[in-house]
Amino acid sequence: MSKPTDELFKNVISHAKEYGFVFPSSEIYDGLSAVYDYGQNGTELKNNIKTYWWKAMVQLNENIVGIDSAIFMHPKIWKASGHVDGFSDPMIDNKDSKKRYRADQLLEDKIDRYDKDGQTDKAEQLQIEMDKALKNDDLLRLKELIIAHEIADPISGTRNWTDVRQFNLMFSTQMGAVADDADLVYLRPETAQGIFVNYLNVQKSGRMKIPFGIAQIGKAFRNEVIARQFIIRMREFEQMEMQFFVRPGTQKEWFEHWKTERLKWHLALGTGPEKYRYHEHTKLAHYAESAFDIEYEFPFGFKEVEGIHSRTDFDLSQHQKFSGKKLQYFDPEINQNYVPYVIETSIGLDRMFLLTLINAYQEEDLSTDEKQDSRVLLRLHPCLAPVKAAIFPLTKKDGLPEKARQIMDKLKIDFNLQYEEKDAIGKRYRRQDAIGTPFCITVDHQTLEDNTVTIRYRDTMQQERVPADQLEKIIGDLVSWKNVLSI
RNA sequence: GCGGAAAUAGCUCAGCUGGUAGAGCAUCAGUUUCCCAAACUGAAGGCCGCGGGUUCGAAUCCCGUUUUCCGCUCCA
Repeated sequence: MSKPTDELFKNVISHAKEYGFVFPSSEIYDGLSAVYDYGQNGTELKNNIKTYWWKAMVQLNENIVGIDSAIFMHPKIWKASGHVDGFSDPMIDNKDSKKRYRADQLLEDKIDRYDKDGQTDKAEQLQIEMDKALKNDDLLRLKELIIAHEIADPISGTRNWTDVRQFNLMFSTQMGAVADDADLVYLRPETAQGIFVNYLNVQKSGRMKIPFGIAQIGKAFRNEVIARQFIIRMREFEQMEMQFFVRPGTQKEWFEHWKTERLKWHLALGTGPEKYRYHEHTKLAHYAESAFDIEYEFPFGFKEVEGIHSRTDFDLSQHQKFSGKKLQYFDPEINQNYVPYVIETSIGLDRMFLLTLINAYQEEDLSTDEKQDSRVLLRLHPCLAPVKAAIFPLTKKDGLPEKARQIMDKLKIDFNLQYEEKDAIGKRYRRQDAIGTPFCITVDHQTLEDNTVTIRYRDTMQQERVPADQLEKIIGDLVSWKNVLSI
């Protein structure tokens, strides 16, 4: 625990790779920037986190249902949502000050200055030229204009500019055989819009009454300018989102409701509350009325894990406008039609995964006076552990493996288990510690006599002898979702 | 995208001023012990990130490139 934090983070990344949690994508081809793959244990852990969220949101709330919308969506959706216009700015960097500017804003500033200096001709002409270049997406021309009009960086005062580049956060591709502008589709940069455009479908087919929510887990894609810090910011990532539709005027109380509910969900896993905090946005996004982040203290500082946003009726209204379809709700209680307001909870699955891994990772010193000893373990909540239990025959002979297999075969229908007979028993325990297996079951000679086994607990390293018949119940209780969902 | 650093076995790293790759742990096969790792025997594993250059000869020097990390920047 006293280790320097960046060393801890490094160790977690190494551990994640060594034990099959996370691999760099396309590694044998040198990797692909900011893209990662989940390995055999990582996938199990990630699936368990998804299950925990899905149960907490969809299964336990009668007024929340889940959907799975397509990654490809009608291009107009991103116009309506504001993603297309908000993210196609021509940017230029000054090489000396290392500052980045919007090329069109630099030119606008220059036009203003021309105007002030009474050079209205020049101002007008530049305005026309700029508009033309912007309209044609002529980035080269924009740079020419900046050079020709001798625009200098206000900070460094130099005119040492890079080329003008278009920064569009959305990945695009062509749909259909003909590469035509009309066939341009985007990979969704957020899953939320898939919920908004299905709002009416779900409301009608599910006979949902406001307030109600729609949940979704799915991939989203953002062409980040720079993506770093392992899986904190990836170009392809997974979100777990819920949009909660409420009557206008009640959004404040629902916002508070979900703010507390969501933090409870995090804390139920046993993470220390001091590791979490709320962070209020002061600079709000175009759609938001108010926004809070739930932040977790990573080794490199507090980072957003989940956002709770009050999105007003912005999205539904926009889609109503762009699609021409009414997206309203008739509220029989007040006898009124309205576009619902929306409270969004949006959690980054990959960040949640990393949080879980970092929080669980522990290097423990077990040294005694006689012997130096230590172990690395993942103190994962049993509900989330990739492998629920491991089964070991104490030795490879005397029929112990056969007996262990028998027990294993019965249990593996309900639980993800591992069987191991290689190496000394202590070594096998330690191997399971490293992937966070909460329980190890050992079959020994006594098992053959009275059908009891020992169960060894990861966190305490204590053992207990129990009848083999009861294993299903014992493990079942320990890994039950009740342990986190009924808090 | 800019600046800095790095890249050698699955992991952590060594490899001096250029002379055809090494350790510990991990892995695999076997032996021994049997309830908490590092015991014994053996094995496997590396285009020294990739490409080019200098040289009789490059992991080592130079250039480019990719990836990662740290700052700045970006994150609707």
